[in-house]
Amino acid sequence: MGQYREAAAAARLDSPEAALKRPDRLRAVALPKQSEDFPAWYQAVVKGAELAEPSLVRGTMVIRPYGFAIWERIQQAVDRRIKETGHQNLYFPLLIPSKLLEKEAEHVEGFAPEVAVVTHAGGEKLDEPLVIRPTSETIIWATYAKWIQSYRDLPLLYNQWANVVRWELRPRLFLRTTEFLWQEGHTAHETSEEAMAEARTILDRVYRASIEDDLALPVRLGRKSAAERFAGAVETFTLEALMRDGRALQSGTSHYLGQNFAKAYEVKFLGREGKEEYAWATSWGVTTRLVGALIMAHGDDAGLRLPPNLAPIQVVIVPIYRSDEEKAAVTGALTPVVAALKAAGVRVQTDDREEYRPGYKFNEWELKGVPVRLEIGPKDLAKGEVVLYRRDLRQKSPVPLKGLEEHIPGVLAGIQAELFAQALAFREARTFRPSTYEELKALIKDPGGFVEGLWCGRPACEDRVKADTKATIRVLPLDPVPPTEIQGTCIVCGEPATELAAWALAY
RNA sequence: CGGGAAGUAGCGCAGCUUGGUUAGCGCGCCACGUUCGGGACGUGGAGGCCGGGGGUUCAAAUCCCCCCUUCCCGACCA
Repeated sequence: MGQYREAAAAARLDSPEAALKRPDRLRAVALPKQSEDFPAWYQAVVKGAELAEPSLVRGTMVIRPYGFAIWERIQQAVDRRIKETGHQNLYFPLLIPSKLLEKEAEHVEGFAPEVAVVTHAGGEKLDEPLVIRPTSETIIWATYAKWIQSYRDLPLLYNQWANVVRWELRPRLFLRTTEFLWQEGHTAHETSEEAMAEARTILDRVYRASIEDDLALPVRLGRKSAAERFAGAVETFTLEALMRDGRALQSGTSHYLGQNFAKAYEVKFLGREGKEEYAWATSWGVTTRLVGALIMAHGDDAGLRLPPNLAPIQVVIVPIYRSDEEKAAVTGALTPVVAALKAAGVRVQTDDREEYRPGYKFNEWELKGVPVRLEIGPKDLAKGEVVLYRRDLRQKSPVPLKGLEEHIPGVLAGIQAELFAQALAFREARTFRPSTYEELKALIKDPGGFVEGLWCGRPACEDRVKADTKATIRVLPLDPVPPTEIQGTCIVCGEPATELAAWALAY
């Protein structure tokens, strides 16, 4: 036995430098420590857990089957709630006439630098170039103009699952890729109040519910400052999550667009009073970035930790045996267990690969974040037990083989709750309320996290913080303090404050 | 676009300063054998337009010139 231990230790690459130099071995060896080099750790997890890898096209990635399975489960969680709140899916084209994009002034200005343009097609130069959608407001509102005649046509509550392209300067797997997958909802309403209520419904009942209940990620809900607002929006709502390195990540966004797009695209309807009115709008989206959020918020030094609600594989079974007799006994005992777990609705997989030894499999499934592992060998069979390993706690414990299918769902629910609790505790520990500007600057630098302070609402103060610390206002929280009840002075300039702001370094 | 670095086997790298046998190492891959309860080992094997073009030289991965590509640091961003 000793020879294997020694060989394994020799092959192991414990320092992040060594691991970085040998990403070829990361899958089978060690990850950089999270605390020492977070970006390297992140990249190694994405690649090593076989979620995704850079593609042949700059800034884009290939999402591998395991990563895509996670995205599919996120899709299902979000899509279910989109439907539950009364929306329907449809689909608009990828290519948008460039003239259409130019109609909403702020919108073009915001997106122009990052759109990809198709200038040639069918072997000829196009008279009018087509842009690849960076988002679909323009083509959708140009179309809505044809669909909306009367208040009886409203509301329009539509959503599409699609890909978009934004020519970002600094791409990063899942977090910021040139092409990404997302869901974009676009609704049209009769009144301002209704549109605002829609934006808030999406924020809370669709996004907060999906991200907190399924991704197990606590999020701060709130508004964006004018500087951070979506190009063309009147108000942008956000959900900000905190990653393990203390940086904030915008995990979803819901915009109240007022009548900006309706006016730009002439979306008018005859109202109840017989007068012509412009429609009120919202748009909202979540993206494949959520997969990145999952990795960065829940991951540990052994790799990914997936919340059971989203784990493509919730339970992996590693059978252990040497001889053919042992193999027969273990497999025989396993068959009814697997069947019972499946019947109980558990996503279970048996790792019966002959070419890998158990230790290798343990590490691989831990890297991939499978919440529960069951080890079954001759010793366990003799006792009528299995060894249950919880990925969230990294703990093993024996569990009776009998009644496993009743025990496991409770364990999975426990892991789901534990991951949320850990992330919430981390966020609480990394949320600060300094009383001076000097303190604010210091806290952003070390240890980092959400640093809250009262703000006068002026861009000048926001810019100053950014210049001094690189931190931006991530969110103007909707709770606990409504803006009207703010008493005090701006932490930056000392003038009377109008807002509570949460600053953080962001991805 | 401004500042830095790198292109050699599927991946990660050495070789280049000081030109010279058949271009090397680790991992991975293939075959066989021994192994198998925390990342096993042995033996054998396959795999290279040394980023592209041009030059210098008897001779270029190595020296010179041009080009291309990628990565990192700043501005943009779900």
